[in-house]
Amino acid sequence: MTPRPNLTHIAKALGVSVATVSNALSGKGRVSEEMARVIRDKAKELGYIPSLAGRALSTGRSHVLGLVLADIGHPLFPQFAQAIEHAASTAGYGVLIGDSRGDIQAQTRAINRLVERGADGIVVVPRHGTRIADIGHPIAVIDSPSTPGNTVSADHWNGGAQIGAHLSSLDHRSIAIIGLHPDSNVQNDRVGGIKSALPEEAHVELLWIDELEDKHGPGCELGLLPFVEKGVTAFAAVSDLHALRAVTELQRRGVSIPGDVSVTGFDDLIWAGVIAPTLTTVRMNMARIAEIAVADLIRQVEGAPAQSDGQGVPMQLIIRQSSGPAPSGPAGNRSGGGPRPATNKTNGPILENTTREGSDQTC
Amino acid sequence: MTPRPNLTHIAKALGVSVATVSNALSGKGRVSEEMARVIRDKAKELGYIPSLAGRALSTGRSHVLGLVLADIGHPLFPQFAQAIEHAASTAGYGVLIGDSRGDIQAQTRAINRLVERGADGIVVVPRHGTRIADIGHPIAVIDSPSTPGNTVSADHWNGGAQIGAHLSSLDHRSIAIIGLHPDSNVQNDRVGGIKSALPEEAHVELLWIDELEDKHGPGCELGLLPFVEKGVTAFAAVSDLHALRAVTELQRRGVSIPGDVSVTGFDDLIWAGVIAPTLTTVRMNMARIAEIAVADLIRQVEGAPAQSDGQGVPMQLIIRQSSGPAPSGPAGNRSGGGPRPATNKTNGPILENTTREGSDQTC
DNA sequence: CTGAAAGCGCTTACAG
DNA sequence: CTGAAAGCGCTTACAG
Repeated sequence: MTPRPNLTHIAKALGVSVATVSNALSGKGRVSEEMARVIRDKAKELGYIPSLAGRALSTGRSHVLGLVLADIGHPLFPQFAQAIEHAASTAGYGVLIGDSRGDIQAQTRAINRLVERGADGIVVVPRHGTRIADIGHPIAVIDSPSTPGNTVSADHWNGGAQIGAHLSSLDHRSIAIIGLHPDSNVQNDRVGGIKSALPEEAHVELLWIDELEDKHGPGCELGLLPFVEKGVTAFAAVSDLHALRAVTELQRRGVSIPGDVSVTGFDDLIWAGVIAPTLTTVRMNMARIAEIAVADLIRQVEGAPAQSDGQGVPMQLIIRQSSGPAPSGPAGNRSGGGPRPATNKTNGPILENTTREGSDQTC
Repeated sequence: MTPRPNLTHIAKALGVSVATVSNALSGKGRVSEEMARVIRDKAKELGYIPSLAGRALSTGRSHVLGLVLADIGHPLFPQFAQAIEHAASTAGYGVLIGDSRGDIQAQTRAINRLVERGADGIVVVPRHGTRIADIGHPIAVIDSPSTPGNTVSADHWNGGAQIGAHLSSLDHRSIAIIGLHPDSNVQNDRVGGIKSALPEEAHVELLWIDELEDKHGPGCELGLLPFVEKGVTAFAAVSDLHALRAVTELQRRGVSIPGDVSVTGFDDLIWAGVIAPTLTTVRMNMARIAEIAVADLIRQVEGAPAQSDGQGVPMQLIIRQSSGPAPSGPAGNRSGGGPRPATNKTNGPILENTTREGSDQTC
């Protein structure tokens, strides 16, 4: 097969210099318009594709960005990767991935590896509680606005507030919030946001899964039923993953969602729209966040200082069935405010529920 | 800051030629051992990091591989990305990601973009039913052994057979298999495998979600209850995502898992171990598949022809709670083989089930 | 065993 | 407006 055409081929074919070809193709405007068009045509005709390696070597820019996540296995990774890839590729950059497999030490190593590979800048989605050291290289951190010195983030607090407001508008007055661990700024923001939008008189409980698992072992039951008995009518998880755990555990115990209690999540992960009932959640504007991160990185690559102005990109509430209709009445009106009566549950015997009538599904 | 040291710096510092430094560092052995060690020490001392751009330009190899998935948003992407990244980075390669956002046309474009970016080879996980055109560039396809000419794949049929055997050993004799669409080799292999390991007399139904959704709209209920009534005791989904849909839909309808019916999935996606009950599933050996794909790619990069010998990497069955204990008896023994009696269900009234006793959870 | 030289494909002052 | 030349950092025949 014929070798990939390069600037020299074009130059020879046209009897001009490579410098002129280069200038014409890069559109720097030091070439007459007619010459430029002839060169462009020829380039197209030959199927010219610039060699990034050559360009990189002479400019010192690889036009590649690195994407490092604490854990590539995280279910949110696809959303990040897709958004960053799109933003980068729109800006003419490629995306190299790095994985630290959840290991904090490895996070820094992963970043360095990508830098050594020639990435012009790195987008980092750090592990909770991690500070990213200055590596003397353009970097954009996606985290929480509560993290000092970071570049971009969703407004997790406000996202939480949207959940809180939604739950509150549905007259929920006794809510359990489910988080993973308390040392995550993102999670704390979400929790804080939820609380902030709940009425003063609301009763709120906080559940950290990590603490439960430390005590009872990984994968243990969350023990949500007692909360229901104590009158909790809504579970607000700070991640769809935990919401899913709550939904299945509750359903399994015979609690109907949203009949008996509501469940909400965070992040609009893939299954949020697939499970029954579909999950009410709140979604980051990944596209926007990625754009800001990539733009900031490119700005830095071009010599400008890092900015921190992309903080607090609004999140979007997605209301689905799991947060369903309002409770039968505000907590204050309930008989004694005691445990929710078991008779509230709506799931009858299996065989009596065979028709799809009354189903709130799409079909 | 001081500029990144290069070969010339080392050479000057030692009063030798760059060629010697290069040879010493690349260990090609044309340098005396003592000289080599002196050079290596100096390189380390100066913190020398080879410029990939320079190397790429002179060798024509970027030491970067591209990873293209039909849809980066797919929940399996993290597993692929992690495995490929690890295999590639172990082999000294970086991984550039490409996304075709589910669009078939874009798949080819994504591949080409990565090639233009200088990727030495591409790993493709194609969309079902897609054939990857020869792009005159090293490529490794991860698909199903049923796909002609591909490079690596898990033995989906055998994975299915493991599920079938497991279900069969649990005395299930009436099984519904849930797939997405019939035009996927991977899914058909899985379905075929499941069937193959079921006893002759077993009753098997096949459910394609795409067909259901075409009829009833996206996100519609699968309508699993009628199957339960007809005596189906196990649902085998070809993906955990569909299994999850089945689990929640069944639970919501008051069907107990695994008390009343068993549910199994495929792929061991993140939530398989998190939901209640945890999901029995079968997992690809991603690490092995990635190794084979990457090794084959590197072999091709070095001039060898593509191989297709990595087909049928064994899958691993992961037994969890959802496939639970055996049915009360083989289908043939049931009263009339009619609908399963509603009294089989085990979820009592909420408030009677407050202790954790009898819980089959880890804690 | 070691070195001088050419070359990978591009960009960028610098002359003309 | 156009071109000759140098240089980015490396590798690789080819001499010595």
